[in-house]
Amino acid sequence: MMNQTSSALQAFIKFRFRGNSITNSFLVHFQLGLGLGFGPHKASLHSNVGEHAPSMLGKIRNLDGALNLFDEMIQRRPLPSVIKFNQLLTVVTKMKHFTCSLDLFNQMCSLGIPVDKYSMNIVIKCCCQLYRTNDGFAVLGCCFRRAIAPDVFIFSALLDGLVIEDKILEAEKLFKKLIKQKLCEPDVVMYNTMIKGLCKFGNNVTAIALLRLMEQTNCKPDVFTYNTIIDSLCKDKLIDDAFKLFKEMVYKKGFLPNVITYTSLICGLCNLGRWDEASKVLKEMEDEDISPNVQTYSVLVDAFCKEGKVEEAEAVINIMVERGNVPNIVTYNSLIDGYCLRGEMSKAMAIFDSITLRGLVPNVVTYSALLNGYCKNLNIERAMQMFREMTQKGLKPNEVTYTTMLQGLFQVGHCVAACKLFDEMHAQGQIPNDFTYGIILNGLCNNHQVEEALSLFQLVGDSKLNSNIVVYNILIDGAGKCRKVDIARNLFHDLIGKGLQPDVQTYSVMINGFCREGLLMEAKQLFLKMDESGCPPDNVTYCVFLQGYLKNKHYDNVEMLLQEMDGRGYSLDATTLSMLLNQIAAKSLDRSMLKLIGKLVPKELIDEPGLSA
DNA sequence: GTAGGGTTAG
Repeated sequence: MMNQTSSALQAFIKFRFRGNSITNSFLVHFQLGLGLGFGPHKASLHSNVGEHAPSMLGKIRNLDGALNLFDEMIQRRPLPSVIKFNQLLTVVTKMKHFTCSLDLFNQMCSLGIPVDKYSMNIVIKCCCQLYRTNDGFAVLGCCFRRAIAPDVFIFSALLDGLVIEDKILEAEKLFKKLIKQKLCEPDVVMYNTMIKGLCKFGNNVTAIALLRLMEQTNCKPDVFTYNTIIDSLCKDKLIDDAFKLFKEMVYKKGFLPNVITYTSLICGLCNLGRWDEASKVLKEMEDEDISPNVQTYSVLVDAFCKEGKVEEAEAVINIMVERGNVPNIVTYNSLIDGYCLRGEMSKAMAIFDSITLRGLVPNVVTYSALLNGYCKNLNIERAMQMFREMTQKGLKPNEVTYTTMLQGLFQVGHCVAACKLFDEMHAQGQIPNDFTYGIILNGLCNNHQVEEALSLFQLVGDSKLNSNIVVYNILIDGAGKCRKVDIARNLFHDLIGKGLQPDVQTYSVMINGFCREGLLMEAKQLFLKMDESGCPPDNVTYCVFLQGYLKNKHYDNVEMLLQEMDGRGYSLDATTLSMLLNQIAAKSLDRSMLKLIGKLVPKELIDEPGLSA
């Protein structure tokens, strides 16, 4: 499996980025593209702003400039028209200074400038972008009071606000209400906003249904509509559905896919390890004269890094730079993560140091990757140092940062520090999710603090966090390891009483617990129950059970279990295999079993010198 | 003459 991925990967990089000839043709292509106007558009866009905006507006370079202009405008008599003010608000909003825009708007109101629906739209948009959609609706109320009829722009901004705040049900309600009560005629942007919301919640089916609905109205879907759904399908690993929609968009509807369409598809394919196809799509987009952008390249960089192919990732970065793209913090974060995952911390730190020299600012993701690297290397002091450094720089650790740090602290047995950090996480208003909760329970169990884990479990009580089978798997395993099989047994009954379904891991840890105490009959009963319950034992279950028999010197059932494993196409793990061989050497098991055992040795183990003897 | 939407990272 690993080799297959690697060779596809190699083919991929060779095909795209090896040898000068290919690279050169790439370059020629790019330079041609520049000449034909396919190059960076940003510079030309900027000068356009100047052409169309009033002279003073065009000179605004930063927030201060905008504020100075505002001050100057409010001195003039007569006051400039609301249009001029709206234009200024737009500039400030585009710079993402939403709070500032709101402030300016308030000043406009107190100066008696007759704000209109354009101003209102900007204000509502600012509220929504600040996660203050409720305030946005309050402004809508002001619209009605001022006899400003809200239009599709205003309602779309509000709908988007609800989507941003994950209030998908409210978004759907608003959308339906607008249509039913004919408050406004939804246009393509509004449909696309609703579709984006549905996709965000993994509701691809409804999103596609809405796309079909659009086809029956005057408001036809556009490339945005298709891109949104294609991206969502890619994210949900429904890549074949994504391609179906892609083909429909191109061949049936005649839309030209753009760099975003292709980036989504390439990302989806990379995430599934389908490198050859990703390579094909990359070639196809270039054949269509669509140049990959920073994001496209970053997808490739990230994919290579996740496969441990950091050198290839660096090669991609070199190519993108040659082709005039500037790698950003996201690109470098992937690279840092790649080195960290390989434990090459000095290289990761070298990249980290180069980031500042390039005028980029490390963010929470950068730091999280590094402290994850240090934690994995069990260098908890350095990890803690990075953690402090990031908070000193005013970066707020997020859920991932805390979880990484917690895992690291538990791994080196610093339970007290871990608990302290957990309290801090709480104090910072970060709510632990399933994953963090699991890390903590597991950390406590692995550090002989099962009682602590159990009291946390009691404390959490009937919350949703405790309705996860993983929680029980951790605790049953933890209790078993501490020789508290009664507690493990109770937990097992508990989860069934709660209506939770034990999974193969639950059974395995419970069987392991029984075997550890020599309760082979109970272990066997549970083992037999697995098939009946539609949860057949896997490789691990068999190995655990076999080890239980061997440790308890019960040799009668070993051969039968081995035969069953053979029948199911399973194989032995290294530990179980060596235990079996030891027992044969000690003549506790008959040599005749060697043939059967030989069939159960996985291929990977045959090449290992230590075991082939 | 002014206002709105889509892609990437742990």
